[in-house]
Amino acid sequence: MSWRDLQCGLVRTEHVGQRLTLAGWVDTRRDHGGLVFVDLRDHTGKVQLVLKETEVAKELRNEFVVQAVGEVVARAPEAVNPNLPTGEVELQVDELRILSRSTPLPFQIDEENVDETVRLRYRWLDMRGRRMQHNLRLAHRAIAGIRRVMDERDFVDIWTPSMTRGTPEGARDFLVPVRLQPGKFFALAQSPQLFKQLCMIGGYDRYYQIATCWRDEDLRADRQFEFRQLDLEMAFVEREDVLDVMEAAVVGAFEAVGRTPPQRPFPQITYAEAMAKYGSDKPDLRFGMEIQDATEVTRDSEFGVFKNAPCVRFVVVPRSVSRSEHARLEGFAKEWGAKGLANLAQISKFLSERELESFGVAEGSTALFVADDEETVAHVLGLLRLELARELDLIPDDVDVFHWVIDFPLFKHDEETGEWTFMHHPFTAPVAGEEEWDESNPTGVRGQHYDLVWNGWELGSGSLRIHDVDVQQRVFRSMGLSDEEAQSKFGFLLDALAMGAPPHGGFAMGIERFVAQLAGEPDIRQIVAFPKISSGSDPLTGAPTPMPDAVLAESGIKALPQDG
RNA sequence: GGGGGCGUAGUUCAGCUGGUUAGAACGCCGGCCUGUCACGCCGGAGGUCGCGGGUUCGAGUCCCGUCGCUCCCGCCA
Repeated sequence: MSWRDLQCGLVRTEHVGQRLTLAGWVDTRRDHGGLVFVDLRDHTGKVQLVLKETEVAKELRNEFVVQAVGEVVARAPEAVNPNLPTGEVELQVDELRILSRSTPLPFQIDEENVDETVRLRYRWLDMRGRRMQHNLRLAHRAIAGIRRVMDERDFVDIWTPSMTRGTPEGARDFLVPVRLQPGKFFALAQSPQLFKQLCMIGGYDRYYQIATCWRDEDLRADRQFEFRQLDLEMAFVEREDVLDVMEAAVVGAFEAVGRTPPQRPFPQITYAEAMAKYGSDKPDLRFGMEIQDATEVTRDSEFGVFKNAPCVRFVVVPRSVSRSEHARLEGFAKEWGAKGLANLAQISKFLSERELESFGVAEGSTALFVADDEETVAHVLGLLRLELARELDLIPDDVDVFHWVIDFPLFKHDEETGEWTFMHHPFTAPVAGEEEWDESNPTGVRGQHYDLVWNGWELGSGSLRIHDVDVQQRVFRSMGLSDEEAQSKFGFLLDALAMGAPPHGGFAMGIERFVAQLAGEPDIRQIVAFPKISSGSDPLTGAPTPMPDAVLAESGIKALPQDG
């Protein structure tokens, strides 16, 4: 005996005359005294129940779970509800059972603009609504589409450990004490990076996983403590092979959710071009407003701010900018690290004809300049470009621009420590022909790294990896790791690389970011069933919580007293 | 670590230059109603105005502090 014969939203005129059992939640109740209408809801939709006035019908309240037995009847023409797919029929109920009751709700199902912390505190109610139903089911279909592509291409889903070795480099680890090894800690995997490389060396030439990853960093619209990535790795491949698979996965996901996929191949731009024109390594290419360089011309400027700056660039706003607007924008620029923001209209008296001509700023437009070191200029103008585009509504919301960013530098200089470190991770292979470099100053060495960007969201990164143990050791040395340190932290990788490592490369794409974009959601919490809020806690369970000293002691740890 | 925004019934919000008993809608409770579908009508309950302090004859409103939420910068190999 089943609880129901059919889901609520699927009842149609073809069922007229049938005696059916339906079950679901009471969405709304319209009590007319002798006659009671109930909209019965499940995730497929709503159907109207017609009840005679009975004890049990009078008892019904919103979100009660009920089972109704009755005959499906056609509605009179004037009683048809054209707004419902089930609007031509209704269930004439003769047996009604309350399966479960509900207290009054903190908010109504499908109520809009409810504070998100309240939604998350009562996530099970939020999940009943259309928005979360759509998003979680969309995520499922997208992932199913991706898995299908992986399967068709002979990728093998291999499980890698969540509990692994901590790395002081990179993001902060979540630590896991372990009773059997007091005083020692596992770390939750920030990514399966090394394990998937070991899979390559282990002879599985196509690995993938929808892998959960953990990083103890501040939460953002596009960042949670834990998230999933489409993690894949391939042996005996070139960059284009990896990009091809990733594009196929993206297209597969689009098709699986019934959307027109983006055109392949996705365009590629270099890191250098992205930074110069858009001031970002994940530029939003849905609009122009490219950053323009003035450094060559302003080197001999009479204007001291320009003359003395190693880099001068500007963006052109396609309209005039008032003094107060400019002051506000300059405030942003200073927050982002600029010393100031120059409006061409206000400084033109200090500039030569040659300078003014070379900028080529049209009448009625406004050029905004930043002069500083190249990194600061790019950073500030990149953020300013985005801010202006949002304010001026220059970003079309009906286009999808996917693109690759390629040719990243292999190393970057850490301003705080004064040391060189890797740009992405220390396993990225240098560009062919650039394997030789000064280990004390690896400026300009490019890595075979690539990022995938969708409408200004970084979806993920990949690279061809180092498969030569000597190159790997030189990279470690270049980032200031002694051979002894490298051996102690990554000895297992060096051992493996020394025992027959095929050339390999791969990629990792954030699933929640991808699906959030797919769903048109502004943040990934709308894609996650039970997310944390930005303070790093879970309003539903109240986690994290303190633990009794005895429990901590068993794990071999002791909590420090907290302020307040 | 830094900056911005927000905090008033269960929910979403209003509350003017400080001035009687802090309002509305939805929700909730009770009553009436046999064709509604955001049902309707009548009645009702429900508020430490986030918290603490200050200014004032008087604070939801002004000031200081604090907490919470949120967005951003740093951070996120």
